[in-house]
Amino acid sequence: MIDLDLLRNNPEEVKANLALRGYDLNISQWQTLEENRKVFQVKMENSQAKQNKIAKEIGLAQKNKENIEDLKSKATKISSELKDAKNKFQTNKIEYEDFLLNIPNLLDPSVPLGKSAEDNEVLKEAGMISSFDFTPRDHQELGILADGMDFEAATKISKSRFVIFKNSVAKLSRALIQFMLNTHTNEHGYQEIYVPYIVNKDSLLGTGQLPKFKEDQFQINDDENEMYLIPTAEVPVTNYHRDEILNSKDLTLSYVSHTPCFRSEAGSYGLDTKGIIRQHQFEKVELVKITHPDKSSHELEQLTADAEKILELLELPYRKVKLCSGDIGFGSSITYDLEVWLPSQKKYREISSCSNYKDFQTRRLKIRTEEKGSKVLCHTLNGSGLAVGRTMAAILENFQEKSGSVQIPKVLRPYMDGQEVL
RNA sequence: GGAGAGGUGGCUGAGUGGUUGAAAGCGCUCCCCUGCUAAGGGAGUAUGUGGUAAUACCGCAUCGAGGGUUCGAAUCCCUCCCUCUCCGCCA
Repeated sequence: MIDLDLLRNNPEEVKANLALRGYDLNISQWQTLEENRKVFQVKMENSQAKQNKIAKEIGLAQKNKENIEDLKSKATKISSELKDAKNKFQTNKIEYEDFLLNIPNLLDPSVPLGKSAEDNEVLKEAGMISSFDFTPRDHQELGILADGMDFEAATKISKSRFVIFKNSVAKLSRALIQFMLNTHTNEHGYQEIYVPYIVNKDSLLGTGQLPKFKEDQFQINDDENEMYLIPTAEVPVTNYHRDEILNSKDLTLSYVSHTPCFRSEAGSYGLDTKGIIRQHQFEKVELVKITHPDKSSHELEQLTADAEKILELLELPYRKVKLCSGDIGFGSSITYDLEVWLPSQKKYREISSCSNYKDFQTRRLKIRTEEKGSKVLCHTLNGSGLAVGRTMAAILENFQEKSGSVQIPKVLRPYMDGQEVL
């Protein structure tokens, strides 16, 4: 959530910043909501104060054996006034909060201007794009050829956009997860963490998936609680420290977590219908950092480099782009995407999105740290390190041979019991 | 899932309708005393939020969460969550 003081004192500045990402902040609507809030809140609190006072008077009078009937009838009137004031305040508050919760994060000044993914700034291209003396197959074909993927059976037992991995492909998925976790814990200093895959509403509200992206979530059928399957490990991991004041000595906290991710992806039908690029369920190794505001810019560079390292070790060709103002996510202030080369599409495709949320999430989550006796909001960052399904697709496509077999990257072979070819 | 007991400030722990935002103790901070140490004396010590330029002052909220009863709820009623003990079931 956005800084309320800034919105109150400097709405024009906020509006200008949000306009860059195509969000039109309605200042007059905001000001009306804010004025109403103030009026209703003051009214309600004054009313409450009156009631508290007279309730005490009644208590005293009763103790002194005085007649309390007059006071009581007065109190009844105040009580109903208060009820009325509370209702008005509550009604306004729902609208007020809804307005605030749907405002995206402010952009970092370094974010390039642009309308769509085409305007993203390419910062780096790394690795050799392999040239084939045959027409390269896509990963779906390769997976099926290796008797490693079954799309039809997955659709039978579930529905479309699910997949079954078998044999060496299933093993490769497991090897990738293991390799990524080991690299981040052993080489990059992350703490491994295993978390729930089903979370409550507050958690999704905290990281920003709710209320705006409810359609993208899988909600669990639970009468008592509003529960959801996680769309990313970012949700449970970041929420781990919700409502905490962290010791500055312990910052930066760096977590790595492997989880499946569940996305309903409403509205994306027609996109990537073939293959495993866009599934309702996929594996991901996620990096999450919680840090002091002064350190978050540096930590974003670090986190991105840690994710890049995986691509380098796997020898996959990729590029690093900085998302432009029109393409960046709702809660992010600055995002680097890592995109891997997919020969079948002759395109770079997103495989990791590394973002600095700054205090956007921690304001909702109430994650703070002490600084010279006062409390400051921490900054949160996250990025995939990496999306396992897409990594696998990239491996299949980039390291395929004319026969349809696939060379397994050297760093993975120890995790594949020495297997070299798929 | 069944039965029972509980959820109060940084911690321990009192408090079953009315100056209780909350006794007492511990811890912590400051001051005094003391040659040093130990001990002792005194004062202070939750968070959020609103009115505000304000870390001044005042108000409001918060005793697991949400409703309800009442002029008034930590205290009574309902629902839910969580913890502990026993039983059942399981991985």
